[in-house]
Amino acid sequence: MVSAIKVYDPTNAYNNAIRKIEQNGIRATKQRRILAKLIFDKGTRHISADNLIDEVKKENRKISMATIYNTLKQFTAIGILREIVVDQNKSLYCNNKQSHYHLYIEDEGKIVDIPTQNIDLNIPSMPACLQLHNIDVIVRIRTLKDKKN
Amino acid sequence: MVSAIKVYDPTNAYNNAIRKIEQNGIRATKQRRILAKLIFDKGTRHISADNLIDEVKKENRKISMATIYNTLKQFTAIGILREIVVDQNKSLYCNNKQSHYHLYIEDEGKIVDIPTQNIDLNIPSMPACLQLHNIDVIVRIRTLKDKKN
DNA sequence: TTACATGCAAAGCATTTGCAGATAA
DNA sequence: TTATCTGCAAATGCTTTGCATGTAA
Repeated sequence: MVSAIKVYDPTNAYNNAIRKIEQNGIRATKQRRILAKLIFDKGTRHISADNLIDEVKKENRKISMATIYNTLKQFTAIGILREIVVDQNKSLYCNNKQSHYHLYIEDEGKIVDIPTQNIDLNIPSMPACLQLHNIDVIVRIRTLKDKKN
Repeated sequence: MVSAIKVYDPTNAYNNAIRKIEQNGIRATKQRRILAKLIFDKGTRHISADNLIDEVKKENRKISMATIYNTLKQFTAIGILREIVVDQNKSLYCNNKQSHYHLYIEDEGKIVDIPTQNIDLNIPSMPACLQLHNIDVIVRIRTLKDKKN
């Protein structure tokens, strides 16, 4: 019952990220701090490796591609980012900690979060030997101009 | 109320595919017939470009990579295959015409179909300018041996 | 001091493309 | 005959790797 009044707090999001990084025995190096700032300091959004690279450049900083890819994977592994698989040819990450699904506008490549409570999903429970990791719901939309198939 | 007694009929699936190909003004060439046979003649399953290539080889036939990729895309465009996006680095296609969702066992790369009626999903209706294309539900599972994160 | 991180450039890999030759209708 | 397809090999684009150098604690 709390979720409705939760307000997004970017400062906190960044601090939480750094805390989580350290808790997981990963060093909060300069590069990781810069990336965490870019990722968590601008509200809820969806991030790809190459738009992160652009943003780093725009701030006149330099972080290598390899580090950016590594960092995105690490942040995902420690649970501060979530990978969303909507499209084969680009990895996308989501910084929204709240449980939610995705609306994907296919012909624009645009993604919008849908709060979980707007979709009513009932999945039967799992056998004991299996661990539910995640449920991805992607509602795929096309604008009407694009009418093939 | 019919779905429970519907029996999968591979012969029919192949014939339907060929009919659909011709209906869409695409020629049912030798290559496309071979591929349609492999794809639709073995029951419900999930197919990737490279396992199709292997299957073609195993039958001592030769179809080029380019043709296999093109064909998978065409079959998807005319609606006899459905693309499932579970993993960034491999395109997968599903030959199951019935409405269903997917269970993805992440550490094994295995996919299992879940009939729609086993999952209860309620999506709010779309504004008129948007066209719902598809709803992908992927239930991601890990077996317990794999316990990181 | 030393384990961990970073950067670079090269490698990897699935997929796509351009185009010449082949084929279905 | 002619539009459509196929095959080849090269190109593409994202992501990963190997390794030498740098850095946090």
